Amino acid sequence: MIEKLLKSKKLRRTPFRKEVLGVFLNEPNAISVTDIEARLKQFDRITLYRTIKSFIENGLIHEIVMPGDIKKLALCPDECSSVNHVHTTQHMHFRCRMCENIFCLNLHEFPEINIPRFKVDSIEIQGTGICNICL
Amino acid sequence: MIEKLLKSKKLRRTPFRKEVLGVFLNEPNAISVTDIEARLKQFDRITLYRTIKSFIENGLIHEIVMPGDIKKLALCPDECSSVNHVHTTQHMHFRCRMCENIFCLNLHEFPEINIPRFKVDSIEIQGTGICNICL
DNA sequence: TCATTTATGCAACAATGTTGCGTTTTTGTT
DNA sequence: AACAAAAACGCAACATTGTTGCATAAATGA
Repeated sequence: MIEKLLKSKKLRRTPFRKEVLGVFLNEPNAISVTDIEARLKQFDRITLYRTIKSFIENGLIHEIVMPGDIKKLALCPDECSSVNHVHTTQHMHFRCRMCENIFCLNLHEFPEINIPRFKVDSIEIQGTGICNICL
Repeated sequence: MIEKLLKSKKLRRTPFRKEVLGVFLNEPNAISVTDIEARLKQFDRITLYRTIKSFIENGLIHEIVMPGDIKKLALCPDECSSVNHVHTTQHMHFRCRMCENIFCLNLHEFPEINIPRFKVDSIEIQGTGICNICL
């Protein structure tokens, strides 16, 4: 699974990368760099940052940012690649203001946004509220 | 104008705040902290950060973040206050990938997002593409 | 004008992320 | 299986961005 995923994105399968990817696969929601660090026994901080960067560049994970210094990472759908991060037109991000978890949710009906005189390439939607678990 | 704006948000009208607010009023689009710094002759960095924070907390400006370490600030519509930043349900943010400007655009038809079993309080929409000027 | 409250400016610190570089590991090829 | 090339690792040092504490100064309401 882990090996296959790295291979499919043309990333070298080093022990550290497998470990970091394993962290993502074990988490249902988006996680922060600090979350990742907490789940690794010992690691080099610089290598972790470079690993994250290469995961993003190769379409394995994507970054989610929100006002208030919220920065998280989450696995991409399989279709993502370095040339095309398609998730922005397929799923939205939701922040629960109770548990503070960030969810990637798939919308079947994605709204269409037209702006007169503008060419819109992609749309990103972020919602805030209360999640199904906290409700 | 500047005085009135500060007073309406119950912020003390100090020379520095008037100067910073003036920078926002002179810019059509969202600006970064670095942009503000470049437009001030001499200033204290800490005071600037505190000024920005209090402007945000009092509904005078709002923060716009996007993946890739993009962090900008823009004036709020008049209706915003510390208790209610309404802009999130009234306008969207658009990043032009040519000029890299970030626009606050008002949408008359704001899409409605319903997520089964979730309570959605607010929606933020961010678009990317090419702006009317670059087109 | 005066007292209270808030903002300012300095120093020091904290968090987060990056660059350079020599060494090690992975990979595709012999 | 061994080897060479390419990429990743790990260390040090640095860069950027933002915060806290505190003494002084300025703004506000009485």
